[in-house]
Amino acid sequence: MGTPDFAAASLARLIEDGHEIVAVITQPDKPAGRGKHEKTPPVKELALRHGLSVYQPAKIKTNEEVRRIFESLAPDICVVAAYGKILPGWMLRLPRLGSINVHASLLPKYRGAAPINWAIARGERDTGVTIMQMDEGLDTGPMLAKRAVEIGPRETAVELSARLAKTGAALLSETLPLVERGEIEPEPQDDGAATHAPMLKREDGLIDWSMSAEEISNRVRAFQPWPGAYTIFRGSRLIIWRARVSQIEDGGAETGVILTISKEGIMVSCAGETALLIEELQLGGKRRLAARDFANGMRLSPGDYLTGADRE
RNA sequence: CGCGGGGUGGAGCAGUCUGGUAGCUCGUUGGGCUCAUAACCCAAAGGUCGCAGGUUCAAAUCCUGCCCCCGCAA
Repeated sequence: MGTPDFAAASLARLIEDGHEIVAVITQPDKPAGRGKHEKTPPVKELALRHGLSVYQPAKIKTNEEVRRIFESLAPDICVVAAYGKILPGWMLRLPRLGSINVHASLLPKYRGAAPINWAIARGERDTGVTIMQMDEGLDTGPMLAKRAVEIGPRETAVELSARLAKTGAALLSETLPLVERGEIEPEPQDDGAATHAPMLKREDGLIDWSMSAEEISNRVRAFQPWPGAYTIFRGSRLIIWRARVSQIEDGGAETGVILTISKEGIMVSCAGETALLIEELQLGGKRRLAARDFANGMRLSPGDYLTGADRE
C-alpha cells in the first residue's frame, strides 16, 4: 500500500525480488493539474504496468466491502509506504505477519506525514529510513530496521526523497526475508525522544525574514516541491527556489531589505547579521527564473524591500 | 467546459483600458576612461509585438478563433 514516487520505489523492489503481490492499494485518482484531469498515483501506474490488481478505496475504516476483499486476499504481510491515510487496526492485524511500514526518518524522530521536509527545515545533517511494525498510532510501532543517510548541505527535499526512496526499498528488500523467518526482535520506540513532522500547510512556507539566513535557506530546500518557501512581494507570492547563505557584508541592516544585486543573485539581509543570496525564484503566476532577471524586470535596486506590498 | 495570470529584440519587464514613429533594466558587439575591473562613460547591432482572421485611413493596443507557458485547488 502506498501512493507517491517514494512508495513506488519500494513496490518496484518487491516486484523485482519476486514476491507474490496479491493486491496493491493506493489512493483514488484525484482531479489535479491545470485542466481537471484525473491524476493517477505513481504506485498505481507501476502496478498496472505489471498487471497487478489495484484497489483505490475512498474509505477504509468503515468500508465493509474493502474489508471482505482484504480478508479474501488473505495476505501474509501488508507492506505500507507513504499511503496517505490512517489504517484501521483490523487491517493492520489481519495479515499473518502483520503490517510493516517504510518511513522516511530515523524514528522516533519525525513521526508523521512530512518527515523529509521537516528534517531539512530543521537543519538536520542526517536522516534515514526506518522499517517498523505498524500499530494504530501515528508511526509509533516497534522498529525492525533502520538505515541512516546523510543530508547534503544544498540538497532539496525532492532530491533527498528520491534517495531515501531507494534506501527504503533496499532496506525493505533486506528486511522482509528476516521478518518472514521471524528473525527480528522488534525494538520499541522511545516515545520520550519522539518529534513530529506534520503534513505541510501552505503557510509553513511563509518566510520570516527575522530568521537567520541559514534557517531560511533550510526552509527553501525543505519545502519543495510544495508549498515552497515564499515571501509576499507587491501583493503576490514570491517563491524562492534556490538560495544560499552568504557572508556578512552589512550588519545592522533591517531584515528583508535588498543589500546588493549581482549576477549571482539578490542579497537580502536576515537576522543576526546574516544574508541570504537568492539565486532562483518565481513570482505569482510566472515561471521560475534567475534572481538577476527578476531584479532587472522588476527594476529592483538595493534598499528595496523584498517583502510586504505596503512597505515601499 | 473548475478559477486566474501570461506570450513584446538574446533575458526579464513596461506599453494594451483612452488605436497614431517600439520603450525600460540587463546582456551582446565596438569605442573610451582607468594601474586595473564583473565598475563608470559613449555608440551600435538586434523585434513577423504567440498564430490566423476581422474592424479601421491606421492595430502590440479593439473583436473572433486557435496554439503554448505558469499559478490556484492536495
